[in-house]
Amino acid sequence: MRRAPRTVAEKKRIAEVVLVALQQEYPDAHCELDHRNAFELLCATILSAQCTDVRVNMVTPALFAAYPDAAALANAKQEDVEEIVRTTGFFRSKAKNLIAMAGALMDNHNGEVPRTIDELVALAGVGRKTANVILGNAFDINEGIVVDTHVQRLSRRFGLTREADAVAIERALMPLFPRDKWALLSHLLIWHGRRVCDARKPRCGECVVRDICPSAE
DNA sequence: ATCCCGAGGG
DNA sequence: CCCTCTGGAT
Repeated sequence: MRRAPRTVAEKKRIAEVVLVALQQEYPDAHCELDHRNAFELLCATILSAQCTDVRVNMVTPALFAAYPDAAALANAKQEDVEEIVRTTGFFRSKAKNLIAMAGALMDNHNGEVPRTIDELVALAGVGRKTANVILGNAFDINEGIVVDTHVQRLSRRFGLTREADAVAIERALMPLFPRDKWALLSHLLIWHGRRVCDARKPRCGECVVRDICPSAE
């Protein structure tokens, strides 16, 4: 096992190698939540909490067919939404949040999805992680870095941070990567986390950055 | 810190 | 069985 990076320069070196290698490995890395617009991405991302994107994609076609926009979703019956999103887990909270979120879009944003962190985070079921997903993927605004379970795990394994808190990890990552790569970075780490750097049993033998990884075996 | 909650893998 | 999956609200 290699020693963990200590200085900022060492961390930047690892960050650069990771970015280059993973871009090479996953040239098609992108958001895997199916959506056609910001509203759909917002709904899908709310549903993605503690749930695989594959499963979210199984329920969103029915959700978007029944409720194509904020106006429709705002007037939905919670029971009906619960039935559609049930298999994503936390279905009562998610259904309630989706309807409340749509109501807020109608009341405060003319039915549109807002484009600032503060306005997004004020919506039901939307935290900083979800807000960053919307800004980065629907609006191409690199205001922050999406720190989900994969980004958190890989950042720590690479030795880029020892923090456990998502916001602290986001602050640690920002100076290590070019701002215009922030959205891409999250997708690369998520793709690599799903395919190789698994939470339980990472497949270091198949990892393209094992040479610079302090956690490689 | 705890709750919300379902599904799939090992 | 236990852990994990693009978390958020209390």
